Amino acid sequence: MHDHTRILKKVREEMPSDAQLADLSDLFKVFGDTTRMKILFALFESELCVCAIAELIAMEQSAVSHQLKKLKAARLIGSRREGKTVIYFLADDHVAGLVSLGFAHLTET
Amino acid sequence: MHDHTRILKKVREEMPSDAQLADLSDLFKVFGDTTRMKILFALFESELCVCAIAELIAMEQSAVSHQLKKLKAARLIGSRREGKTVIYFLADDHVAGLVSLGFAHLTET
DNA sequence: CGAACAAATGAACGGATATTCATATATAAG
DNA sequence: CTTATATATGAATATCCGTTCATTTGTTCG
Repeated sequence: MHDHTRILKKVREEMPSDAQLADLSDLFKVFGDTTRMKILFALFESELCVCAIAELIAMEQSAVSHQLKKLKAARLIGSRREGKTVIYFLADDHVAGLVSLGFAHLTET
Repeated sequence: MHDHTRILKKVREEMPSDAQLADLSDLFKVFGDTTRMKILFALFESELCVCAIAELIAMEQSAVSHQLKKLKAARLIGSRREGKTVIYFLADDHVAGLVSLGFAHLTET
């Protein structure tokens, strides 16, 4: 193996910490699932209760709740209770920004 | 379960196809791994050969090659051969854009 | 309080995936 | 052609993760 110490010195200096890298990949991991992506696109249009999401994506309420929990843990969505139902909604504009950037990458030569 | 047909009508109209949703989540899945994230950050600084990357992130050459293949399949990186070595580099600006947007989301209240 | 509905939770199962090991391919040099 | 170095690849393994099922919690209404 030839020598790379000079090149790698600069690279190492700019490398984020392991914790930051883990946080970042954990965030993207949340986007890396079709069910969660469907939920996000649904919430782009309107805030929705759990059972409406379940009906929309034709999936069990339990599965939806599990995924909503992950989306919320990543602070991509928020929720409020209204009587018996819980309404979920997008947390901020980063979500739409990331998704549309992802789309832009796909629709390229 | 109460009725959601009115709300869901509009949501359904704007929902991307299953294929698009799968492509999009597959793209984000590639970002959702610490090893690949490390490789991307390394390539932000400089194009690098496989063995330099392996040394940098202290991981076997084989593991690095496997991950490089996935990054390339997602068109996030490109490569060229130079003699015995193969040099990898970032494909375009979407990568940096997505990563910095991800970072922006993390560094918020 | 008890029944009915909505949502959350935990355990378990099955499928996906990252790493390792062994090996194959590619290139350069002697 | 043989050896050495760099990279790629396939199979096997171990871990992670999404869904399901069963149950629990929270809320409203009678």
